[in-house]
Amino acid sequence: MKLCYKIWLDNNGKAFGEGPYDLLKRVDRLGSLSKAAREINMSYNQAWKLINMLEKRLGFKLLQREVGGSQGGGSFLTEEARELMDKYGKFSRESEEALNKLYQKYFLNDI
Amino acid sequence: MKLCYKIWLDNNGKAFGEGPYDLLKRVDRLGSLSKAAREINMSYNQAWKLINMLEKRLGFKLLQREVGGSQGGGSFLTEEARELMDKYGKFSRESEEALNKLYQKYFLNDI
DNA sequence: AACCGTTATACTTAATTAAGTATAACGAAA
DNA sequence: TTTCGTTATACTTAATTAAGTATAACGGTT
Repeated sequence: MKLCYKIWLDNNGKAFGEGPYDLLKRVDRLGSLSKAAREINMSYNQAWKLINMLEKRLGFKLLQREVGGSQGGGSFLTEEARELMDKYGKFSRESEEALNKLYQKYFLNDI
Repeated sequence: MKLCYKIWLDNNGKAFGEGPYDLLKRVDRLGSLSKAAREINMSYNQAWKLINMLEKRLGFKLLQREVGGSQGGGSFLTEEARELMDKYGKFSRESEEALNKLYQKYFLNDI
């Protein structure tokens, strides 16, 4: 038996969560949404749709896009994306700690 | 923007969570799975499949069933179901508190 | 001008999950 | 023995979600 959970921010649908957080981390490192998607075996199409949906729900841009050029272009985090990720990262980490602590408290002896 | 989350126990698939907890609470009050299901606009079929799945994954019975008789029969919580629900209820309540506190800490000023 | 790896977007298909339908056994009570 | 409201279970259908396919614009570099 194990504990499972999903936590997300919602605004007329999922607006941010662990998946997007991870994806954007990779975009930041790689400078490209398509590279980031590829790294986790997600199609670019899927990643693009995800980011677009989130931006609509959040009401601000997560990525600054550049199209064309010798490297084809790229995507980079906006300042607002960084702020959100910073908050969400801390929130997520502390949430995990809290839930695991409670799980141990109540389900220590296997059920 | 609001916080959303789902928390569940897993053992080769979802083995217990908020939905089953609520359903079993009603079974306890009504003495019938079909009545409990009806109360939350869930088909009996659906409720039955749910409970059966949970029992398989948990490895013990949640309901003691009685078939036939003037009232048709009924379902009643097993002792193990009561113990699990007691633990889960407290765990769930404290988890909610903890998560809401963390959400306020990080996302107080609307994003 | 041709190439290349991006972003952008519509459209289709598959997979998974949820919901519904249909039957039947049970057993006390009338 | 008929009725009634349960539990039990297989089978089908619908709905939702996820995944895939196809096409095009962009703009440095060669």
